[in-house]
Amino acid sequence: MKKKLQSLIQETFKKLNITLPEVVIELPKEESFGDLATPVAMPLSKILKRPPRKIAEEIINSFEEKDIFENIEIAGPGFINFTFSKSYLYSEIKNLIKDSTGFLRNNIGKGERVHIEFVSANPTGPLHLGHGRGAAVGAALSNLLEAGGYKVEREYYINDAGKQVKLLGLSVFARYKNLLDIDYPVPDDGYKGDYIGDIAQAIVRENGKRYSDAAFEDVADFFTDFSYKLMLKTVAQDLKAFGIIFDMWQSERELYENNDVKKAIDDLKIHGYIYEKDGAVWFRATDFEDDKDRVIIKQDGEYTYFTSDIAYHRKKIEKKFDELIDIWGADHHGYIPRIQAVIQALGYPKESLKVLLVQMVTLLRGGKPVQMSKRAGEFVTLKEVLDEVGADTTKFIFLTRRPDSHLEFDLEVAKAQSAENPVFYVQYANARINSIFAHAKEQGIRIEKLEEADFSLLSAPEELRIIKKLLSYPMVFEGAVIAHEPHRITFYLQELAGMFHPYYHKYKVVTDDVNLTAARLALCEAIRIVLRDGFEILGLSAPERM
RNA sequence: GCGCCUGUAGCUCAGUUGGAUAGAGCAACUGCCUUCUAAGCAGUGGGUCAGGGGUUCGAAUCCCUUCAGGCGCGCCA
Repeated sequence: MKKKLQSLIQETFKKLNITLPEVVIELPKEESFGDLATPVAMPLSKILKRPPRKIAEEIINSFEEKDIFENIEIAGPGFINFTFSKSYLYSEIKNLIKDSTGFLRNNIGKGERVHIEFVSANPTGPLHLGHGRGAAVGAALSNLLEAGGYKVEREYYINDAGKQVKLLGLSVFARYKNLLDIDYPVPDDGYKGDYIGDIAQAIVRENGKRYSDAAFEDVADFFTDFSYKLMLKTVAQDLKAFGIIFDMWQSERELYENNDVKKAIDDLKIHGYIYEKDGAVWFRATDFEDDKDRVIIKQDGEYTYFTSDIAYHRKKIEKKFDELIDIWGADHHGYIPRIQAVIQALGYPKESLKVLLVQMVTLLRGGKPVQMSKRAGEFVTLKEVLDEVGADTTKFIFLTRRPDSHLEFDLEVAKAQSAENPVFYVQYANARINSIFAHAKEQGIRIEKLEEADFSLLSAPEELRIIKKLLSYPMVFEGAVIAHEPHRITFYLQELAGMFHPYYHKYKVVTDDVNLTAARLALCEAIRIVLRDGFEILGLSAPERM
């Protein structure tokens, strides 16, 4: 619909000898402004030094294919509003049903490869709701880009090296001793949640008292590895319960074992960005836009988290993806200049990596903040929220907001709303359509080859509104892909459901009139196709009945 | 102190990258189930787009500034 209009306008420009880099086409916010509109005459008025309405008139006058429009008019300061003819709308909706993927999906990515890293929580504790937000956004963005013709790789970066996992091992070790009634101090800065006890118990189950007399130094590797691996398993399970899948799990340890870290440091050294000071090795981040230089090898000879991250991003960038996206919690935003300095130090433009920040989630229960203390191990996990609220609702709440908006997640509201929750409203539209089809089938009505129905029977204003809404999906989709904003799909689905429900209430689809029934079933089929496409992108289930 | 994010209806949030008279859901109130599912429908009220300047044909959107909230500013990850 948009493409057609765009090319028509461009043809006209050619005839009038006008050049404009891009023809902007938009969906007017009010129906009286037509189906599509363009403001092109307004910027042109500056160039051509003529009033915009005059220019708009010239454009319209030299239009070739006027028969697909019912009306073209100039409005406001110089908008050109287009209203399509019904016959054009009918032929388009027919195409939608005949070849849904061809019609809905716009190949914007053209096979370009995109790498998206998200969640990447340390395997030192269960996922919380903030991770859940990153997961929902990352997965939906991945699906969206994939649907938009990109080749997407979803990756989880596992911080299985370094101090934190070791501290996890020590925390579990202390709890293990305690379980065997042996006095052992729990480290002050150690991990304290119930899950530490669970891991310790698993060790008791499998190994009994084998390590009861051991010193931590001697069994550190065993406790550390056992603990983080079990934790990682839990993380993966929780993500699975949330419906999130990854193509790759990149281990930090592997970067050390495969010498990627060493290679990365050497690389930076060659480029002259490494120096020694105070017994430590530094990366000269201030050569770029960071405000401090950063330590990569500490006085004690240990690497920092940043060091392996340099190696990780170097590895990613050398795989020559067309686009690299990291999704981080907003509390890590101070880390961006540092990592972009690395990208540039390695000789790539800093735009090679896009960091999408996902803002904090405040967890409430009945308007009151839920006290969370990671130190004391008191926090609500993603799993608990999923059990209480449900995966679809949780996802929907995340996906009806821009990632950079601070989010208040009230457990009571999310649950109490469950009867009138927006996600059910949208899913219910799909379930209703299914039951219409079931009913039609029972009545012995043919529900195949709906594209052969007589679409011109869909002449009620509500039907035309729905058809136009359906035909605008590719535009919304395209906008969402380009902007990397899955939430646009969420809002669109709510609007579409918001048209279907009143229609359902006012009109009967299955009637004695065979031809009308076929036409309306076809319309329902088109709605169902679009709803399901949206569900798939957002990662929501599409229940047959509710 | 410096940096990043946010501020839109009572509440939670959209606002198509600068377009036309600023929208939706929830909450509140009034009606609607003998019908293809009432997780639904019809109707009513609700705004200094945080404040102030600026940029232009045109600003919730861009720039400056003030205020408020959140988050960062480690040889932690």
